[in-house]
Amino acid sequence: MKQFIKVMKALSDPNRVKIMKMLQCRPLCVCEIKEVLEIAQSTASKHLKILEDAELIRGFKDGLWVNYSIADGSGSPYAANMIGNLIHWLEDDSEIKQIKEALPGIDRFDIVGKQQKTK
Amino acid sequence: MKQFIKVMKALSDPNRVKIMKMLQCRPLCVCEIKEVLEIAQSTASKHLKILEDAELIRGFKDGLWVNYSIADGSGSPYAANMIGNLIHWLEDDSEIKQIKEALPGIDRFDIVGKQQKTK
DNA sequence: CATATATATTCATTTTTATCGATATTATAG
DNA sequence: CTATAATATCGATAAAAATGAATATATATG
Repeated sequence: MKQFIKVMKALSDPNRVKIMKMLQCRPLCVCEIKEVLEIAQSTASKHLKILEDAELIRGFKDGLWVNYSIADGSGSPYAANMIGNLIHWLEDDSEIKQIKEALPGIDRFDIVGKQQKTK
Repeated sequence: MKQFIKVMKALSDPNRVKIMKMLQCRPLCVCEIKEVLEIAQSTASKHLKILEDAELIRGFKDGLWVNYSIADGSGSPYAANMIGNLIHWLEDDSEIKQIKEALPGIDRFDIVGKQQKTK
């Protein structure tokens, strides 16, 4: 039950669903996600943790960056099912379309430095 | 997006998932559900409303009673999918098994009167 | 080793959610 | 019409979740 609830809770937040849909396109680091969703870095990091705990995504370290990508589904049958559904679900959603259009213009190397400068 | 989030949120609460699994067995009224889950009547009623708003269940009035049952799925593709999955999901869960064992012993006519007398 | 940077964690605040008791609503029965 | 009973709604409260700022951690580079 707990495992199932975790997956449902993880997908109960619009920003987390958006992250799932973004990661369908390509792996992304925290700063890219925070940039697209226009949320604080700590908030993005926490959302990613919740998705990872639910076995919906996985994070791989690459130096300073952590590349997050959709999980392979082996960790949870519920997660696996939802991952499969989310490939075709919400494709026509306006918010999702908007994000998917913004994504190609997002590059971690353009964001570099912005985080501290914002202050 | 909203419709999808509604379904996910509805299934993010253990008691609501239990209600879904109970209704797989047979239609139930509010008082039967409250009895099995050991929650207040108002709480049960609210859970049912949330599930109904997500198109996961439907309530049919029958005199004083309202018989709730699993929705046919025509109202929401997300709900339809989850309804289908929940038929086989969580069948081995201990809490669900316990509830399904208790269910045959639950009869609305045995509960009658109890509600006011509890005071 | 010191500095810079990407991410994670902590802390505080606000919002949302779950819950219950009390009341309102609706329908039945007398 | 009145009393009763099942469900829904309202109000209050406590717990959980979302958010951002500040800080800590970890890794790269000079």
